[in-house]
Amino acid sequence: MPELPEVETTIRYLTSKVKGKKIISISKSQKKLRKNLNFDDFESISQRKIISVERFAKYIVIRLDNDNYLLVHLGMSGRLKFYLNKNYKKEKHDHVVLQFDNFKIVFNDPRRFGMFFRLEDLEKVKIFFDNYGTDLLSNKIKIKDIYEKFTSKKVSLKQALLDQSLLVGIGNIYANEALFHSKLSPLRLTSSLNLAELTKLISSCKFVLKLSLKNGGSSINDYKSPDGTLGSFQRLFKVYQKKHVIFKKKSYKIKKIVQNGRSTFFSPALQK
DNA sequence: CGGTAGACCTGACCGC
DNA sequence: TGCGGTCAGGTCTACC
Repeated sequence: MPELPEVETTIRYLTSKVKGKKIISISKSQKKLRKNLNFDDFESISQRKIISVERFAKYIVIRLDNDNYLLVHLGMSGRLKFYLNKNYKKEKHDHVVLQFDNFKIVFNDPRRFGMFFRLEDLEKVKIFFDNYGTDLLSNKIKIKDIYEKFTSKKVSLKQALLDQSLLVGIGNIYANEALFHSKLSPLRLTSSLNLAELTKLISSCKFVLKLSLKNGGSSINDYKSPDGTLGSFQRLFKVYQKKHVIFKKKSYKIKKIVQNGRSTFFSPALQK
């Protein structure tokens, strides 16, 4: 589910609800997540105020007033949901509940690929994100550095876009959409790109991410922002799960292949 | 070291 | 109605 636009959408909403608010108590389910809070974490979290909610890679990073951090990753099916106390009734797959004064933030995740854990200071956070690449929504993208990283690898462009140590924020849907927008083939090798092509690819990534953000992310099956609002970017998909694409008033066939276990959709005629 | 299958899970959907 | 197969937005690991 959630790629960068969905994570950003969640964060923007969350910030408006929890910034400056105090966590009264925490509870968690017994079910195993990729990473889950320990009971020892509870005392470092409860009675703490939330200073900020920010994004690092596809993680939601919540800073507390004792410089502890809560890291949340939505995995494939995770959501953070907002409930006024009186509206909450426990649902299947609710795994973590943060209790505030008159509302709750609930981490719900059917497939449990998500993560919810604590890091005890900023240093730990920095170390955790040490290996991540350039954030595509950052204003300080250095094309030359990325070009070096790309050309020193010999993997398909599709795989490279999913590799968060190269570029941060693209997932399977947006990889397909960005490659189509750039008219580059997902099968091309990173080592074959020239600087102009990489520049085009990155600007296409930024374009699809920003467009999606503007539309509140994509709602496929189950993604919703914490208040239940649906995103609408899925209506703008050009190739993902499509059979044909219209380009300059002509229709082109979309081919579906599998690369590294993930579905790739592209137009062999238009993407070279 | 680099690269690639497989693992981790539940649920929705499709064909029989 | 039920059952089996396939597929899904993302990382990790184990192994060559």
